[in-house]
Amino acid sequence: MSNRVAKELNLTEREVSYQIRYEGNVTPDTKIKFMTDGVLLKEVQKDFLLTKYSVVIIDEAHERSVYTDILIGLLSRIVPLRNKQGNRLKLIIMSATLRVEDFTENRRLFRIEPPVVKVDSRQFPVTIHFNKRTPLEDYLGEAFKKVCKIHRTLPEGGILVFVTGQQEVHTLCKKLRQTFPFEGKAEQKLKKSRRKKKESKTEILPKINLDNYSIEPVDEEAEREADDSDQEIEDNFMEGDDDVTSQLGEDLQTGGTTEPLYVLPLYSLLSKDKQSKVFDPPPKGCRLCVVATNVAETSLTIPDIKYVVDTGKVKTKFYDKVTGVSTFKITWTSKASGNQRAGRAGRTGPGHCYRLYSSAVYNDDFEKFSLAEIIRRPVDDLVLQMKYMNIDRIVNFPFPTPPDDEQVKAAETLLVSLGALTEPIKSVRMKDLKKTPITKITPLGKVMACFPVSPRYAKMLALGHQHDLLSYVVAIVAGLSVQEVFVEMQKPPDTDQEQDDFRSQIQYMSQVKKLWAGTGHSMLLGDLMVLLKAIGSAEYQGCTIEFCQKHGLRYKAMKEVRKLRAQLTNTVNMVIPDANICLDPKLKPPSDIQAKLIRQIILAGLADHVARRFPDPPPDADETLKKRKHAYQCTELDEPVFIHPFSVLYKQKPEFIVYQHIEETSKLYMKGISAIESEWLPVYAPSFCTLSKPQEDPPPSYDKSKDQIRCHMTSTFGRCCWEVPSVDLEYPANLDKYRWFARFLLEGAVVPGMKKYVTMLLSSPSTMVKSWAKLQPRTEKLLKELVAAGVDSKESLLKAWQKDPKYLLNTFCQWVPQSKHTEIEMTWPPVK
DNA sequence: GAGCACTGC
Repeated sequence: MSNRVAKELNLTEREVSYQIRYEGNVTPDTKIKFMTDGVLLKEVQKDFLLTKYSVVIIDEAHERSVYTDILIGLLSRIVPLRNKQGNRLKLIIMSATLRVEDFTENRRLFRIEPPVVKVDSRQFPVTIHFNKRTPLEDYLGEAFKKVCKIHRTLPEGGILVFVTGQQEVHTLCKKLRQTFPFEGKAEQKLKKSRRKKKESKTEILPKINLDNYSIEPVDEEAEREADDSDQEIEDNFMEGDDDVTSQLGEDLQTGGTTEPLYVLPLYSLLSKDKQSKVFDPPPKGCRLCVVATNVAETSLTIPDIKYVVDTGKVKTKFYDKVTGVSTFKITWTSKASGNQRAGRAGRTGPGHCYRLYSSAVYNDDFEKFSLAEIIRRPVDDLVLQMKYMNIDRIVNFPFPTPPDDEQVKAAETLLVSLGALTEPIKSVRMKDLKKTPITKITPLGKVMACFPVSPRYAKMLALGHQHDLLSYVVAIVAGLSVQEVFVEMQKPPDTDQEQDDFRSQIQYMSQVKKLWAGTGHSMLLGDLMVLLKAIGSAEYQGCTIEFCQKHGLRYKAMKEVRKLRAQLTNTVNMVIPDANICLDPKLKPPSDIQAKLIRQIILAGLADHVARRFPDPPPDADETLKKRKHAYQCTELDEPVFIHPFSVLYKQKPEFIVYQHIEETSKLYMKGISAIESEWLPVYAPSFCTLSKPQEDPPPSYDKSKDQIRCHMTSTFGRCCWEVPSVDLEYPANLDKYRWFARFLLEGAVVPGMKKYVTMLLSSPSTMVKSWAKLQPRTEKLLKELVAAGVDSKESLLKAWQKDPKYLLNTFCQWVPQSKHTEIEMTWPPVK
């Protein structure tokens, strides 16, 4: 875009520039900057009034992406602020006309209705054809029939078919290729045509089989005929013929054309080179037919499409607002998206769109628009970003479409548990009691907000600088943030050879994965270790296509991981002063100890994603117990969940694990598994633990290296109150902690200068922690003074002495005989 | 022993 505009304005790239996440060419001379919504959002965080700009244009606002929505909310406040300053900012929101009311009629957003400028689209007319009836189930079969019919009866022009997923894309491609074989016949024809060319040497080539096409546009009669033939086929199908394909194939081969069809798959996860085939002209004498998912609706535009076949279906990811469990469901699209799909037929000339559903279904069952993204996904990252901008009351923000309270609440709860937000402060004022309590960003939260990843991963990065682990954590987080690093789905095999190849590839992959996982702590890091090794070894080999293919890695994904690793490495170095890491293409695998520490960091980020294995049910168990075989219990869910079979820990089944997410397919499956130890829970997931009282045996102690009072405590974890064994922890902050500190101080464990008086103390230091200690004034006095100055560690004690060198002097004198008082006064404070 | 649409920091 920036290139093209620069050219048309006769300017250079220095003046018309662009900026996206990973790259840009902005210079000090830049006057017009093209950027993504996320980039502008980051700029608002740095300079709220966007003082660098005089005009902001938001394009594609109707797509309602989360960052665009938030930007519009922010800009609705920034524009008046700039006006007040006398430094005007113009805002132009560009949106497909249909949806403009979302912005213009929202009085919370724009107090005064903004003027609307309508611009007609430059589109060729597209004739819409609805099906008379809507197929109940087999929309794929219906799509197949429609493509056959178009190809058989209508003039030349590319066909674009919308289906919902890669499997469907491949299935339909295969069926179409079988029916209109391209190889063989097509090649013969091409040879023939070449021969003809040589023979006649005419300048005008006869178009292949032009006679087979009806040149007239389809009239209603033809349509009715076509529908009738549909009826016939469907009736036959209803009678119990399972294989509609073969029948259709016969029908078509005997009746109509066998003109080859050049069929291409298209979906986002497809490799770049396979995707870009759709942009090349099809071989001579062939009609192009692209079978695509939603990528072809907005992201990619295929040239020369004259016919669109729309199943009307989409596959969408859904989240459970409470549990966070995700599922994929196939539903009707929206009217807006249906029209967008139809529009794809009218880019180079008049076109036709065949909708495989009735107009009644379209009118009654289709929503006007697809739901805005912000109400369909967890918002924890957005809430953190907004709190970072000091927007504390999320509910008051002028969202074009506000996320619902449950989503926001879940996000705040998570962020509080991660330590990114303060515990909610309940207002004491009566009138505020009904309001939701405010949570504010913490210093940790501010660090986390700087990392462009999910808050859980940001927490891992914030902890990773300890023990030289940051390079590993960066690589793992980068890997986790990129979708589908491993090729786990295959297109259905076309031949026996392919089938065998797939099988051996899958076997080889699972061996490699096992090898990558290793043993010991490395193996217990589980799927994340496999990910780390995959990234490490791919980079070591220079991230070649060959290496990726051989090891079942998606090349595009690995490239993305590389870029994200670089970005995270930069950010980490900027945000964490002592980080100082570099992007090492030859990163060595972590040591056993490091792998253990990484597991602990992973737990700290996924404290709410812990699961525990159910005990194996006995042979005579009832149904509910039987369902728990190999199953896990997790904190948020009542139903049993399972380790996904792709996990390296699938067979291992460790007792305690953390998972990245749960997806519901045939079962509730956890993915991205690492094993943890239950003793770690109180340390790395403290907000989910309820601690017991400090145990008497073993007794509390003073840890010199940590300068902490330590004690043993048992605890329970989570909603289901799992018992966690006794572990050594810092003594909880309460009055008893001061008592124990006083005791260790008197025993000479804290400052060496007090050691020599231990034998002459008038009461035993242990009286400090006895319940009857109140009876003695000297214990009471010491305790009071420690509490008053907040002294419960050596560090705080030294500070208190810095302020007041006589601190505790009188009190301590009460513990030792009079004869020593002068000496003590002379050497106070007893630091050495 | 499974089965994932799409995009932005």
